[in-house]
Amino acid sequence: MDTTDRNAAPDSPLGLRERKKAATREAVHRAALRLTVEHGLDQVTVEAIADEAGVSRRTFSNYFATKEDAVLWGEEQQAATLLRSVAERPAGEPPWTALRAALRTLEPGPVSPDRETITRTRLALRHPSLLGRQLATHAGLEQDLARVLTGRGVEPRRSRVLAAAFLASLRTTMRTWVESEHPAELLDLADEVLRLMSLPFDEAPRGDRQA
Amino acid sequence: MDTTDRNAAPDSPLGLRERKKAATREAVHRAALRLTVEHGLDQVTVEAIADEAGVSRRTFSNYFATKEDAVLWGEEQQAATLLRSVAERPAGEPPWTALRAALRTLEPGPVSPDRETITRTRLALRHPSLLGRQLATHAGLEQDLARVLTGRGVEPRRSRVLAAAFLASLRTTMRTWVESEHPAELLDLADEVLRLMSLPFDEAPRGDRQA
DNA sequence: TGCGCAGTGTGCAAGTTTGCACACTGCGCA
DNA sequence: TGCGCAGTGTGCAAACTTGCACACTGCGCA
Repeated sequence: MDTTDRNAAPDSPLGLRERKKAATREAVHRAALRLTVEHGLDQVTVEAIADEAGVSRRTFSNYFATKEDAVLWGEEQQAATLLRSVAERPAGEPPWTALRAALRTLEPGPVSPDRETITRTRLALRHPSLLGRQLATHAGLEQDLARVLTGRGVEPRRSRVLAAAFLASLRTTMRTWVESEHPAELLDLADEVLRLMSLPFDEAPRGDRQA
Repeated sequence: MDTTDRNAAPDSPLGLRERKKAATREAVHRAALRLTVEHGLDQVTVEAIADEAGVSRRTFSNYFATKEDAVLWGEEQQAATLLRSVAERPAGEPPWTALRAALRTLEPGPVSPDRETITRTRLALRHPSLLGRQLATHAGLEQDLARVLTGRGVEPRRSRVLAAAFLASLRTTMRTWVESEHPAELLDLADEVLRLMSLPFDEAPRGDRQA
């Protein structure tokens, strides 16, 4: 049906069926994001999103329960990807290093972490209903991250602290990014914030608290 | 799924389902044409066409019985469109005028009559199996055209002559076009050929034989 | 000649999308 | 207050696609 190429990379181990499902979900998500940015969440109907995505209203419901779900799907997607990436870091790697490294792997995901993440964040700041969900997702991710770190041998309480610090850094990064309209790479900015977070709080920024 | 827009024109009275079917058929046809041009008909497998079009091998078979069918579908499509256009010309219009006018309506069809028609024609000239089918389609069209003209009140034998002359003109046009690699508009060239066809054969090109 | 193999056509079950019907909600308005 | 109406969620049947199995053909090669 698609008139343009969606083949390109023959590297996918997934079957045609699964690739098309992913593409549909992705298309609906992008349509939701696009229309919400343009008209505001309340002015956008499920039907409009479905039309924009090229699917029926019924199919929209097959993928997402609500508009908010569709808009924020990338959020959960990124969370899941990040979680997986951390879990897949080499076993011996110190936790903070693993977290920073995992962040780098977000790039090639189905959702580009630059334009789209900032769009979602701005939408969340504008729409309370989105913000709540976004924070909830973040909170869930924090729990999961801590669990993963514990699974890697980190002491439980320390895992929670690290996960909290890491996500707090990301929120700080996003806040800075959104406010400054900075053209810098999001991931570079995040790296800098993470570095600052890892320094001793009461000393001049020279030592390294990590590991 | 498709990641690019295939909505654009909301003018379609067709439902989503039919539009997607048409898009799939179109995509398979284009894929077949593209690959055949690139590698030659014999080097192209049904599976490769299906992949290129983004559908399964089974789905290819749901739309076309053979590779040749897929490549030449535009041919039959154009024939059907032309036939419909002639039938829809105003009742009082003289037959030759109606034929010329109908030809003009081919443009907005799903198959652009320029780049794609010439491609098909060249392929047909290169592949005997395609040529046979193309000629068969043409022959069928000639019958149908004559029938339509008769339906418009033209005397049967005259209908057949007119249809034959018209299609002969089109073949001549295509031959000229293909050989000259002419940058002129295909339809303009066709018009000129049709004008020549309508002139008295044994006189200087001044009088007008039509109607 | 016979074997293996790529390509093809087709039946069938399972998965996906569509279209439609119906119920329900929230909101403006008489 | 009650009515109408747009938007939404969901069940269901029909339509479409996929994946797989199986049979068949044509071709190269031992």
